[in-house]
Amino acid sequence: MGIFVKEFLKTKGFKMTPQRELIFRSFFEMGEHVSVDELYDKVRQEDSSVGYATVWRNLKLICKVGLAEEVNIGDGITRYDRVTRVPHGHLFCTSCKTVTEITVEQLVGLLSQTAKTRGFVPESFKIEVQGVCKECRGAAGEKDKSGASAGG
Amino acid sequence: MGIFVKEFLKTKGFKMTPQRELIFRSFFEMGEHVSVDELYDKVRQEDSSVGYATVWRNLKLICKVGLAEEVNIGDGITRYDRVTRVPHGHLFCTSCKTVTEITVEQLVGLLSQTAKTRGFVPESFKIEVQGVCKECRGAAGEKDKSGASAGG
DNA sequence: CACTAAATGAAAACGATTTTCATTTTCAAA
DNA sequence: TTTGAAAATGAAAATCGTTTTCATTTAGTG
Ligand SMILES: [Mn+2]
Ligand SMILES: [Mn+2]
Ligand SMILES: [Zn+2]
Ligand SMILES: [Zn+2]
Repeated sequence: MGIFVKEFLKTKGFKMTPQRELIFRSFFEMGEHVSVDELYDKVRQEDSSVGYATVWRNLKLICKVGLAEEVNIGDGITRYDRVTRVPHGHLFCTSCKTVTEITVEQLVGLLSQTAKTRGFVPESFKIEVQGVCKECRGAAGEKDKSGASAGG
Repeated sequence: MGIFVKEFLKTKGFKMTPQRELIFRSFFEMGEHVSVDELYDKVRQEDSSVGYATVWRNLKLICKVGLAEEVNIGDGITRYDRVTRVPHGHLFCTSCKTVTEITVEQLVGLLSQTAKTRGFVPESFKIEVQGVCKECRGAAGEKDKSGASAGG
């Protein structure tokens, strides 16, 4: 992905720097839902002279060129998620804070319909479910088998 | 809604105060997607002695007791949306910042299926579409009929 | 090499949110 | 009605993720 990103950015009018290359590479190595701080830490493992602002600015750049999107899981920290070929949604476990990705192709189709009906041109979708994951349900079940306040 | 809220809160162990009543009433009079500042302004029109922290704390309380949810439209300001009987989604116009509500009952059904397949128990849903609304499309068309960079 | 625009790093600024704390108020029990 | 503990309030300050500033360095072009 090295040379590709460089050429890609050049066509968009951005310069390539060692810091930028490191930051881009680190970001895509980290997988999903990366925060600035996490990326900063990772980057500094390879080059401890890179500044926080630079990491932040390049994360914004990654979004600007369409390679990532901001994700908010409700903890006040913006995370950055690589843009996947097909859109995906998220299951947020409110207990263990785990984020699971789900496919949403059918959903997006329906949403696009709804949007178009209103003359609205969709650009991106955010489909998220808050709830309790399998593991946490099991754990909670140990001490809350009564099932009292389970219903919505 | 006056006495109802009072009794409702009492059962939850909260006390009623004039400020609280005013804040709750104002919130539900304001409709959708209310920010702290907007609610603060509205409240102060009736009682200019109410503090910002009180408005903020009560907005959180409204959420805690399940009458509202936080909504983030991407401008860095948390907004609060009354919880509707049936879940609804949003169309966010990135141009004029307008938020339009859409019904998502079918979507939620599908999402619940997906979640259950993974042993995930859904509690709430966030379904949002970013894009350009009908009005803004028309306006943009006036000065950008070339259609150059329209595609994604 | 020389030049210009872009990028960087450290620090400060920003601003929405949250907490602190002294004081006031609610509400249930006496 | 009086009383006291717990909760709520208001002003101010603290917090903290985000963003900007600015002096300096660097990339890319010719
Ligand atoms: Mn994701
Ligand atoms: Mn809404
Ligand atoms: Zn979990
Ligand atoms: Zn619009």
